[in-house]
Amino acid sequence: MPNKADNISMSVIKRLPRYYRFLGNLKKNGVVRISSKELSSKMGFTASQIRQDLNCFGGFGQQGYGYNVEQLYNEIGTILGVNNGNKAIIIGMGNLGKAMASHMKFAKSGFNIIGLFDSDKSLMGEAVNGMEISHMSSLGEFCKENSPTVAVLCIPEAAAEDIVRELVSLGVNNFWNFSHYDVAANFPGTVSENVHLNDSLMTLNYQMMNKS
Amino acid sequence: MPNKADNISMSVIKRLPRYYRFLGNLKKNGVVRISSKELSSKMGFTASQIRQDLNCFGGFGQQGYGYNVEQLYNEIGTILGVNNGNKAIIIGMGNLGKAMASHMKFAKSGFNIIGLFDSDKSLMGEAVNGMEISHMSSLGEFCKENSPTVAVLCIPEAAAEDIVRELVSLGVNNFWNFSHYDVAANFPGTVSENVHLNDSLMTLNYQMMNKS
DNA sequence: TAGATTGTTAATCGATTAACAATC
DNA sequence: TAGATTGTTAATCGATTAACAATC
Repeated sequence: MPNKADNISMSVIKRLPRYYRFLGNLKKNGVVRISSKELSSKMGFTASQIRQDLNCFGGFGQQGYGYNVEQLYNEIGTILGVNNGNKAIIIGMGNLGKAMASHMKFAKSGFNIIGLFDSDKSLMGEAVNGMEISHMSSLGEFCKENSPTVAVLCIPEAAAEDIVRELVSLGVNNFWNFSHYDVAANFPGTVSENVHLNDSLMTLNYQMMNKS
Repeated sequence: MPNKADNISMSVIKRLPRYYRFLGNLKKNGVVRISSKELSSKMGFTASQIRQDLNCFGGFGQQGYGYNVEQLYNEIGTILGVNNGNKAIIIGMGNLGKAMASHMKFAKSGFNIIGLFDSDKSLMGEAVNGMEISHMSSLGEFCKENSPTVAVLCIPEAAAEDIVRELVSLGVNNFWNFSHYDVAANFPGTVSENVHLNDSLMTLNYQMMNKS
């Protein structure tokens, strides 16, 4: 339920986590109020853009004063759903899946990891971060009992189509996708956020070759 | 040395790895030629955008025919530097660092991992993907001998400033940065590509809350 | 009140899309 | 040659920045 417009552009939404992070730091440092101008110099966005962005969601500031740091932090947190505790499972417990299970602070972003799955039987019983890895064959039963809504896909592209189809049929419609498989294009109605690490690396390489 | 313009926008550059990937698949499937229109329907970009993008770098196509898949694949590969073999080291061998060292196909994107470093002495001697983890105290000597140009930062934000300063003083000026530390802002002249996994997760959460 | 800073409208800039002449 | 499709210019669309009236 966005406050004002229903159609907030992705450009704005992608900046929200950054605002949230900076405001969290300010709050931690005991800063009580901040103006768009001060935020601007700290974050490298223009003051104008900051006011525009925030106003997509509501008038959080006060003329002549600026923004209350804690209030704004909480508002953005709510917009991003950081307290939603979405039930999530990780599919594919290779190195990447393990890194995600043990390294990522999912809770900070509003997710709760409730299950780890892999098709490799030799991984069964192994625990990562205090949670046992389950076999893919138990996925159906698990979903019926626990109703996860999100899957973190740490699987190769070739395996993705079948797995996503199964997940969707089990009511899992949201994906944090590390594979190159294009979930959104093949399963309309699902939501997915893609992380293409190799693409990011190639972009770095390009920048290295073409730095002024 | 870009062929035509010197100032290619980031929007274009970020699409290049995707072109590269699709063309690689086409090539693998034995497709010899493709028109911007066909590519358009496969990739979800407009044909117009595809022609615009490619023309930033040169006239790779042929009127009335389209593009030669293999030639275009190679051209984009060269633009992205996929054969550069940049010497890279990973700093921070926690779960994320280990996942990167073992899971990522760096070579595919033009990078060669030549060293793994951590400040935790209990990790010394441990090997990941056939390469031993070294202690941070040996970083200086290592860099003098091997001249890496890129560092993959799998370290917490708090440790980043000191480590980046050391790396820069040792001639490492390019960073694939998984921490929230803002390298570019604090070390002008360096190149960095940031991967903010938590930001990506929060964006997923937003999309889940606001799907039409 | 005077000063500061927002919320919001208008102007600018850049990126995407459409159109078409050039040409294989 | 006729048909197809590029390379490129022009038109449109969207996002960012500037300006300022509203107001705390």
